Amino acid sequence: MAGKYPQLDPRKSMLEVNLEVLARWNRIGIIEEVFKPRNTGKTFKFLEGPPTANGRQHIGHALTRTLKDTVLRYRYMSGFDISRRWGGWDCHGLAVEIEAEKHFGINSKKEIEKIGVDVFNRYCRESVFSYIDDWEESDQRLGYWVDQTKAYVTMRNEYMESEWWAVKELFSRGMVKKDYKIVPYCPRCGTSLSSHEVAQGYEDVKDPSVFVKFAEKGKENRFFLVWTTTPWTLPSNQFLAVSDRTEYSLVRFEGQELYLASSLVRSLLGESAEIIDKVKGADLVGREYVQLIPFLRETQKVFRVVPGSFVGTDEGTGIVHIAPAFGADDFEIGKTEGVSILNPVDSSGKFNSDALPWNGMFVKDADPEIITYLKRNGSLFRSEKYLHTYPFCYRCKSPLLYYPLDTWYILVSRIREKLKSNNERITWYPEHMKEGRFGNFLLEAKDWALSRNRYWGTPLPIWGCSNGHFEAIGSLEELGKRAGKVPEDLHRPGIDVIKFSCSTCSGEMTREPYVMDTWFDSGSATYAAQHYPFSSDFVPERDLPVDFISEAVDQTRGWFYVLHALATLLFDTNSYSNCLVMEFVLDENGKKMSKSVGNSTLTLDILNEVGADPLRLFLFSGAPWKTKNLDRKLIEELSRKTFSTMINVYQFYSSNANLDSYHHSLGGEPVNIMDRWLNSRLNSLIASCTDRMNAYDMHNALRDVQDFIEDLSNFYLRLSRSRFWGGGLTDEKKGAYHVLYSAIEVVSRLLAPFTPFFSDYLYQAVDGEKQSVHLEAYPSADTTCISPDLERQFSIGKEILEITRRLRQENQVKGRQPISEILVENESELAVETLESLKSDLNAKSIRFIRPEESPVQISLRAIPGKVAPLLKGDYGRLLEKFKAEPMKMAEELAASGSIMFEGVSIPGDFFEKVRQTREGFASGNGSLVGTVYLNLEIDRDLMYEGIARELIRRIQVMRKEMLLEYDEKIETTLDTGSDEIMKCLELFSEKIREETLSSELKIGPLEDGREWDIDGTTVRLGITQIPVRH
RNA sequence: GGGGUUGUAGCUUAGCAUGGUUUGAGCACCCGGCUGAUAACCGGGAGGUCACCGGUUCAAAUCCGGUCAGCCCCA
Repeated sequence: MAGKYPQLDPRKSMLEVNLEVLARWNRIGIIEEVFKPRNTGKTFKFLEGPPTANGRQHIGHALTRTLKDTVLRYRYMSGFDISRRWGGWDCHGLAVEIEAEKHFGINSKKEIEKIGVDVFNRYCRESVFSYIDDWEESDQRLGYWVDQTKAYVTMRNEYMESEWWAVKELFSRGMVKKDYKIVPYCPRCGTSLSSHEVAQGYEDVKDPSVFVKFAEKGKENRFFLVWTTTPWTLPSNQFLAVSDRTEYSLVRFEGQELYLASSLVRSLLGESAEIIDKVKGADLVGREYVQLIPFLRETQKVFRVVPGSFVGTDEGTGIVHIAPAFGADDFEIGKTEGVSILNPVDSSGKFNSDALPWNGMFVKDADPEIITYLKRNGSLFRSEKYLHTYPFCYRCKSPLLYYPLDTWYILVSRIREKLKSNNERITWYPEHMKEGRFGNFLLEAKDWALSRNRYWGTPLPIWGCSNGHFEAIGSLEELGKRAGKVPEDLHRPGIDVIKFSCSTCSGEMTREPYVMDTWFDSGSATYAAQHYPFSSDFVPERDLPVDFISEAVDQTRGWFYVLHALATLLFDTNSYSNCLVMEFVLDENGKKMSKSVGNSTLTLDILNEVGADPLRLFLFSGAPWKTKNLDRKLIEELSRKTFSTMINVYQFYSSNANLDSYHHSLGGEPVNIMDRWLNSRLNSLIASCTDRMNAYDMHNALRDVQDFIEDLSNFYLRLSRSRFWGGGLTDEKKGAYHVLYSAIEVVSRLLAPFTPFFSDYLYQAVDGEKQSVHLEAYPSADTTCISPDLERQFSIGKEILEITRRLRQENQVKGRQPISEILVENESELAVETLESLKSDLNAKSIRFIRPEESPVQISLRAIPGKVAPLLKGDYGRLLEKFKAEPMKMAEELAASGSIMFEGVSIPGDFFEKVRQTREGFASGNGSLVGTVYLNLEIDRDLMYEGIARELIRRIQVMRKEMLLEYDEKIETTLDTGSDEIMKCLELFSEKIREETLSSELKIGPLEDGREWDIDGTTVRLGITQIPVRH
């Protein structure tokens, strides 16, 4: 027997299947095989977005990885050489440092320095890969095929050296500048945050909201009313700002005089406030006031009202308290007014001035005390809690302060236009990212704060001398030349001791004591991963932009942005040309997963629960850019519909092919119309999948395959089953086998990018040519096999079948009972062959297409209630009775006279509508593709006997099955009954019964044993015995 | 406050760029059937104001404007 197909155990779980296939992959080294470069002449350029392996992999990672993996598998099967199918690891940053702090049980920079930066960083280096085993196992089990042995690692010297090159490049172009600016600052971490980091930490909180009174100098009992949500900044107040165009009122309220914006008087003070005077903001400018909290030394030119364009009247009083140390707008005013800044707060967010009663307190903690102070000395006007969104450190949750710091910037705002025009060349999935979230962000791109006052990161390669000269170092070689030595590890603290003399003034240059924003690391992945420009492996002109990247939507202002910014800055090109943006996986209730809430799901856990392929299938249910709730029932359903159905299809194929000694190497041409249809349908599927996959429309490609599987199983196979039974291996049957084989084999290939384990399992079973389905080519459609007409015919045929089934059900005519005829009223007829193939399930002696006038209907009339009832009022009921009694007569009357006389009233013709009524003895139904289908329900005696015969056949088949007989084993059947009907049936159909049940004899006679059956109320006893077969 | 996005049955969704019979499916539920693929399968039922309001149009789930709600992003 040529190539016996194995039997698959349908009870085997997908988890088992996955593990089994994984073991095989490892045995045959298939993964390594796929990683080998190949010269196919076309390259697909990929870039992995680097995660950090200092925590375990969760289902969100699994989603990105599945998506990327599917794209890469598809491209590989499509003949691409995939460049840089490598992993990558993000190693630096605050996240890692915070874990390290936890490890050491510390909470401040002081403590880190006490432990020693070397000790601290050594721990960071180790901890970065503390969960690498979990990641490796998760990836393996998930089937994520990227080469981790070649992964880029951002903490390696080579990687950092490339970044140094980039910094120097930008520095020498004047794109990197140091500036004293107000920056979002985390007092706990002691470092500033970049705008994209701040963006991740907004939360709704209740803060104190205070209205305070600043006394105007030289005026008795007259105040400026001011509002703030940060009382702790009040000791640092230096100015008040007003909008010079806004109108302000001086009001008398509760025995005092207050200035505030006119538009806010009523909402803040109510009706009792008496307006004394109205002035423009500009008139207030220059007025002086008494320092509110007089502890800090008064500087000159302060405590005045100044104009501020940013002052609004949406909230507050229209008069804004200005503390230049703690706000960007405030800072600008301080600069414009040329005053030195009052900053009584140290870098850990605590007051550090002896002059203040709150010295040593964390500023936010001092808020209530300051409020109490204000209340006591009568400056507090009103105090309440105010709900607003406030930024917190996205890592440690401390409230951020806006704080003046020296910071190194990349002047990204200068290249906004370029960023925008390069964005035009990116294809985004979904499309709206381009003009929407990403595009909008580019329009207002801020300068990129590059420096961080931290420890574990790529050191900023800028040195400076006491004369304010700065130099950037762009390579280890350069550093060696300048300093005479290079540390073995570029990280702090080793690099901090490297000094050299200034090339301008010969003064000693020390390194600016910062590390770089981690986002610079990941944003450098394009070039730094291959040690550009020190190695020639990476060639920007050739290797940029990469074809495809994908991450979750949170990377819009993260990785997507920094990649884009750096490619534009450094190479004047794009980093990537296709970007697929995913949404998150939420928990079963649609809530965001988070570790702290405890509803997050680890990749490995869910893999152990359901297996990789079911999970992957689920991750492709619906568009990747829509959130999905983790739904185990859905996973199970998808899995069953896809995998179990295909297993069933395969089982059918294999068992029959084995019986017939058929192997697909024998080939076969589809002759039967059903086979030709399946072949057409299959090739249409390939064509649509190819288009969709190319357009990154993967979830719809998968859905197409799933629809095909449904069709294959529940239409093709259901109707074709009998053609595979018995009768030897005819040419037609060979054709059928071959088409069915192709369908299974092609499905295994179409599914391969999505569900790599199951596809290979199926591919092996069906005895594919290659060692693994993943070495196969993606199927290509043979358009000569596609016949839209044929597919349309079958769509209609399918509908006729469905309507027939429905009508049978409604009229209690069993599927097994043959009926005399089916009439189809349709615009066009179906080919005889098409109908022929449906006939066994239609189970009718004839099926005909008819014109409307041949339809078994009678036209009757129906009174339109809305019209007739108002006319006849109470007599309406009797009209209906008359209609029921003599419908034809009424119709004739209307046809003759155009109206109907009833009880002396003439009812016009248009008060009636024509109704087509199906004639007695028929049932009818309509479809969306096909017109009306009529079933002739009259069952004559012949039909009835044939129906009984089929009932008998079915019972015998059940018994065969219960005896576990092989499909081709012969039996001897005995039938015992007292029913004349059944005897009569046997007279007519015993031959047929014998044939269908492989009974060499059908005896009639009394039976002691056997089994008793009830056929529509008639009792029959049946016995079968096996006839031994000679092998 | 600004920007983006989503809203179709209890759940998962198709349809929406190019308006056109009654908004299609699957799951779950209920009822019935089938039985040589059977941990399948087939038919039916119930379940939708296509978030809401308005506009354009002969005609709107679809186009336009607004509102509401969720999510994300920004201040």
